Amino acid sequence: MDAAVTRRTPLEDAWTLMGELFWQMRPRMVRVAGEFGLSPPQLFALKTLDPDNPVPMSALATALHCDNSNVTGLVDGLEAQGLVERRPGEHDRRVRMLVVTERGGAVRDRLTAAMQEVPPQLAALSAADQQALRDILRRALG
Amino acid sequence: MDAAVTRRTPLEDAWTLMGELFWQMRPRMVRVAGEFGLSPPQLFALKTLDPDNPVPMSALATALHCDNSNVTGLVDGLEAQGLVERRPGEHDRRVRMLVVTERGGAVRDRLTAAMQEVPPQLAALSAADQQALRDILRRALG
DNA sequence: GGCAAAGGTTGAGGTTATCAACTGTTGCCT
DNA sequence: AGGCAACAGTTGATAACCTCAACCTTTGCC
Repeated sequence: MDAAVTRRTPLEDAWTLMGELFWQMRPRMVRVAGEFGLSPPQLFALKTLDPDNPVPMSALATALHCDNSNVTGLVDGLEAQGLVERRPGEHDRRVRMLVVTERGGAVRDRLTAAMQEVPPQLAALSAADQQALRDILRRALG
Repeated sequence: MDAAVTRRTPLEDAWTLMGELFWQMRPRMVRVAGEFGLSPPQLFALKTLDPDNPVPMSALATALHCDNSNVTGLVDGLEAQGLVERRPGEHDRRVRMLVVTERGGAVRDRLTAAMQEVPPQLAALSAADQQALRDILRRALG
């Protein structure tokens, strides 16, 4: 039984713990999406879009790490709910710029706030730990 | 433009950063699963199972936060590849215990190792930060 | 003008997920 | 003992996501 236990570095431990934390939060994400009448992928799509910066659909596709044809359906859903608009590109008539509507922006704000809500385990940390955690992650992700 | 910027606590910042980190790692998960001939859900299912502790299918369902009928298909796939076996329960003939085969255990080990691989941004942290990160997360998740 | 390449859409095919309905089994309860 | 509600798992219907290949339009280059 010893063979299965490989020595783990502190960082591997940390990474695994973060994985567990996200796994526990997964159902909450699904619930939040449902509360806004969105599927999880639609939620991520809307969250990724920037109301102040319309982008072509292909940009959303790369941001979501998925195929162009996939965002077509995703945007169809968002557009059907009046959260996003397809606007023809100005210089290039091939592209369709994704514009977040006013209502879409409002939903996106509430959405972002809901997703930002911290899991209780982290909230139980001391103030010093909370700050240290942020500082370390900032150093890592810039 | 001020209205959209809500003040964020250090912890919310940290949580958001962790989210970005996981988002960036998502494609890697998909790739890893593919390398083992598994779909992501199958990967998580196999990873969740304990070779030393057979559990009924319903236990896997609750662990995966999904419906019983869903794991039926997942286990079908794993069983077709000889990674998992359905064994009749001893005391209760309704239940089917999920037993990880020898080959399944081997795959699971390699799988776990691959998923444990740390994202480069975290690996770039100082040794002190790495250890502090683990300590804080341990305090949070016990 | 011709043509390769890019942006999006469509359609086919495969997978995941849920729900409702169903079978078989168990255990309680009178 | 018999009856019956509850549980474990499967099946079927349905919907959504995702990818790939094929296609149309537009673009930019030669």
